[in-house]
Amino acid sequence: MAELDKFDHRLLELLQENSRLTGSELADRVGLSSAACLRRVQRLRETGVIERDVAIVSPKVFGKKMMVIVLLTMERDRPDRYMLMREAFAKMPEVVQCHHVTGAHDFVLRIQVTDMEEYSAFVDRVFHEPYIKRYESLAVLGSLK
Amino acid sequence: MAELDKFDHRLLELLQENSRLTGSELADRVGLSSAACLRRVQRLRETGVIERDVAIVSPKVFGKKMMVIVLLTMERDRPDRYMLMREAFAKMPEVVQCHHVTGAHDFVLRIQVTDMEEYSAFVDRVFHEPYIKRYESLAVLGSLK
DNA sequence: AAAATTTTTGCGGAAATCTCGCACCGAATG
DNA sequence: CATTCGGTGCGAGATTTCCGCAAAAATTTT
Repeated sequence: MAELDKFDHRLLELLQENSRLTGSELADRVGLSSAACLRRVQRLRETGVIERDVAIVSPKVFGKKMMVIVLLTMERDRPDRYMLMREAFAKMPEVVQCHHVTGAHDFVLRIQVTDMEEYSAFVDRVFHEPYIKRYESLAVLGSLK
Repeated sequence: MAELDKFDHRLLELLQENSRLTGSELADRVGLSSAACLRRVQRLRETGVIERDVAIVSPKVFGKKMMVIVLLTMERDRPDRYMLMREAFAKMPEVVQCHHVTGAHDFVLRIQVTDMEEYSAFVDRVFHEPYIKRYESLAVLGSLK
């Protein structure tokens, strides 16, 4: 894809905040016509700069009131497990985010559950495996962004 | 807000994946008319079940190729700093996520930067404060979701 | 620096999508 | 059993997006 100019950057900035802005709303904010804005946004989507658009559902209303961050350390002799783990995590609805990282730990997971009981069950089911050496749970008190 | 039935749940599930589905696309998938789907979605938005809609911009294309997770530990004698920290983090464009957590650490940050140099500058600027006791940087090799 | 080429713009109409009133259906209530 | 209440599908009207066109702007060539 060609270079992104200041208009594109402004559009991305706006759409990252609210992807439901209409063509004319974008036009007001970036100083182009509605059609030009929509054309550019369409292009940003086609070229993959905008990967997708998602609705953010309130975890509270949805019933998932509890968030936990888990630092996971695996046995060093099982590097083959990494890919399998990632795929497994991808399928678990409790796992909302999963990062493979360098350093003392191997994975950082963000888990969303309704309560401690559900979390406890999740831990028993997922983390009590021989190739998992250690896990550290950090309960989230509050979040930004 | 009243209870969410299976149709609402299905709609939320779909829109969390792709919020640009049209009324009739939703209709096909949930088995209601287009109008009924849109009415329900509108209600989910008004009542705050759907908090907002956002475009997900590819960090790569956008130029932010590097992601780091930081575990931050503060001096125990400065609890008043927590709110100030959160507000400060909220304003930093590099900080894409910030969680206040229990346990050995106090904050978990997700940082997005173009390269190591920018990250290094960020660390110098932000983490070298007297009330910050320790920070641990985990470079992200790959992510899911 | 002028000409030629390419890209992007704004306009305007067509197409798609969303919104809303209306009549109707089914469950809950008295 | 009638009534109310919440929700449905339909369809007209409003809004939004899409797309072709000619002109303007930017880029490249000569």
